[in-house]
Amino acid sequence: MPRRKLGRNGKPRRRARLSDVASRAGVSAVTVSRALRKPEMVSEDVRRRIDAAVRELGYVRNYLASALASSRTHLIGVVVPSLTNGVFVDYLRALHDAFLPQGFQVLVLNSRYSPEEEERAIATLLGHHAEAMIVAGIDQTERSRRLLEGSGIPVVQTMELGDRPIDINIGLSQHDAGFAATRFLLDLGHRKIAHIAARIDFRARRRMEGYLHAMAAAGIGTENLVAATVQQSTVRRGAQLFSEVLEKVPDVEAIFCCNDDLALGVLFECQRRGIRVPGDLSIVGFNDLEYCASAYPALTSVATPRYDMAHRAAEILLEIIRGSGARPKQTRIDLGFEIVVRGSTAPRRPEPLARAARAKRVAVE
Amino acid sequence: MPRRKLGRNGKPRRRARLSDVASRAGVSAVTVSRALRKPEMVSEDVRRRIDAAVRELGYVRNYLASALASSRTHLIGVVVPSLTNGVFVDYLRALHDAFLPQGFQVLVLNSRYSPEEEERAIATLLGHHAEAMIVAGIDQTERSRRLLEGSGIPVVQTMELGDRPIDINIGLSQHDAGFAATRFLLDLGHRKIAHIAARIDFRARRRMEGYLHAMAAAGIGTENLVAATVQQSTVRRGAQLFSEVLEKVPDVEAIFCCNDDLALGVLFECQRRGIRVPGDLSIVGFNDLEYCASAYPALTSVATPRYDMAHRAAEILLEIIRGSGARPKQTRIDLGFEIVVRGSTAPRRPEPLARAARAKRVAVE
DNA sequence: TTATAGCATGAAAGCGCTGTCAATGCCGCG
DNA sequence: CGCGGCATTGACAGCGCTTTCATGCTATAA
Repeated sequence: MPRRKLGRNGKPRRRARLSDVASRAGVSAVTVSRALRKPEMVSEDVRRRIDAAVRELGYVRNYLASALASSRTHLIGVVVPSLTNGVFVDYLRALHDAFLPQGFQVLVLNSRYSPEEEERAIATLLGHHAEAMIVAGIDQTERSRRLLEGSGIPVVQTMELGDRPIDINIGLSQHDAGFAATRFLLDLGHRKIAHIAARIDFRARRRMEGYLHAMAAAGIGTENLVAATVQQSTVRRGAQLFSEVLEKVPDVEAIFCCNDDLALGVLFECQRRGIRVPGDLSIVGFNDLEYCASAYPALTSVATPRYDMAHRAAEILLEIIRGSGARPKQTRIDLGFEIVVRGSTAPRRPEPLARAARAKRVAVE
Repeated sequence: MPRRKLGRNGKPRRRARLSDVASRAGVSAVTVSRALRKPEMVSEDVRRRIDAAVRELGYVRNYLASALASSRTHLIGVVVPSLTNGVFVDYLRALHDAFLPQGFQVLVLNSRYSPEEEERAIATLLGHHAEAMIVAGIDQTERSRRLLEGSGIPVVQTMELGDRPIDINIGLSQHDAGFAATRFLLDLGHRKIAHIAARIDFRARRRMEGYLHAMAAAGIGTENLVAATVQQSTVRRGAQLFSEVLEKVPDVEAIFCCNDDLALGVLFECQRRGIRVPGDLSIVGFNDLEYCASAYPALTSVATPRYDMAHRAAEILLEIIRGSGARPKQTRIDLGFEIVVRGSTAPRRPEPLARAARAKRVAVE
């Protein structure tokens, strides 16, 4: 027996339901239901009366009951590892752009980069009977995989490409992107190329592997050139990690940052220490967030197709949900990446000037 | 009749339900339901059998049916105007921190600064029978207000304080914050203080009013000192708006930015043009996002208690939902703000040096 | 042994909606 | 005048779960 809810004023109150609207409008409940879902199926007159009753009673449809009865929830389940990360802003925007106009709600849960939380989030979304799922990355736990596979709904894994997709997989090779960024700096003539990373999740790790492979392929050791932390990635952390590298390798020539926040931190730290960018140090970020183009100097970054990725996922899912349920012909889509070259990178200078400057230590405020 | 769902392999499939688990475990459905919700109410032996059956069948509880039957959804409805905005990152984190451990799910919908979308979002969340609502700001549409008031659930309006709260209101005076930021610059001796704003929502508008009042109170005209746009707020936009101001008022001494992104854009534009900060221009941002402290020079900003605000809201709501439903004694809470002074602001210099530098125009690539 | 809790379990009803199918009324046409 | 067909509306069952109340069982006391 549902407990009687009490209103703000303490009087027992009850939400209006379909039958309340029905009796007020002088029709049956089914007709109200129809009027709300397919207005063209009821007569002009009845529709007007129902609309009025709905307004007067402040009726709000009970999606729970509706979903239970129709086994259609119009819910799309989305799990992202972070809301902080600028990357997911475009990603979520794309999903909203694609799903909302089609009458679907996008339900976003945050796993905070924890596979266990992701598992819980997936279970929750399936429990709410999402009609499709979009998860970030390819590193779900075994139970997560089982749940998704057993759910019978279409699933898209994004951000990264894997060998063993659960269902549909749209992304790019994080390893190759890290490799290419490093290769780009190598091609500029740099040798002492550092890498910094924070909150090392699976994708960051693979970018780092790309860096390591590129360096190894070029025959360059990376000792002392890598600084990483599991802590959250912030602008401040970028400055800190870069400082760590400088401590050990004062003559570092270039740096590939795991993401743009870190790159921005490095840029600020350079300004603080009087290290010229790109004169003394070339900086490459990752993701190409909005501010990269506006920084001074503008930051070179690896652009990832995060809007397209999500939009493509949405299109495919809509096709499956609304179409006959036919599987798409292609279930593994590589969207690639692009290095956007800007002012923060330049060819290695034969005779580095003012290298001494970087020894100068300026207090951070 | 629910359509038969087809599995990936094309075979008809059906999700396991309570009764499936029950028959597999050799008990009744009620017992399974109890075992899942209050394990201590069933015997050790039965619990084990049920757990096994759940695992074998990959059973996931149907929250829809569960919520419908119990009229408890454990859902907290949250509407924010933006996910892009760094402000809401801390805000949402606070909500998750508070609600998740208590067994509640936080359902976040984005209104994209549109009152109409907010209205839709509120209706959606109420339709899903959220047990409490948290909305940003005090400028809901009339229908939104009616829906919330008629819902019978506790509602918190955050971010800003109003005269006519729907229910509970936790925030700060945006007007006063804008006033104080401007007053701060005035006290440093500046007169030509500009203000830039983007995506002018209600709160940004009131910050601007605070600025205008402070300037008027100081007897300073603001003609040509304000640049604003309804477009989205970005770092680039900050640079653009600042450039507009410079065009008309080359000898501007200080600038109060509607948010930190714009402030960062101004800082970069200054670097680009060779305008010294704070030597030639003092900059004040708003919100005190993480990067403010790490920029060079570090940005002075108005810190808003966004984590506390949300956390406080969550505490109060949990009290109401789980406690007897008693209303809190205080329903209007002012959390204030704080000006965090850093390197981007300095007293006005008697004889401005190198003022000419700002005329120098450097292409933004 | 019988009465009396007290615990573990089950049966039945119903949460608010929608799918299905039947019923009704109205029109035009033969 | 009667019939088929269309448009509109309603009755009924049931989605999968929880709540309530009833029941059987064991342990303890009389």
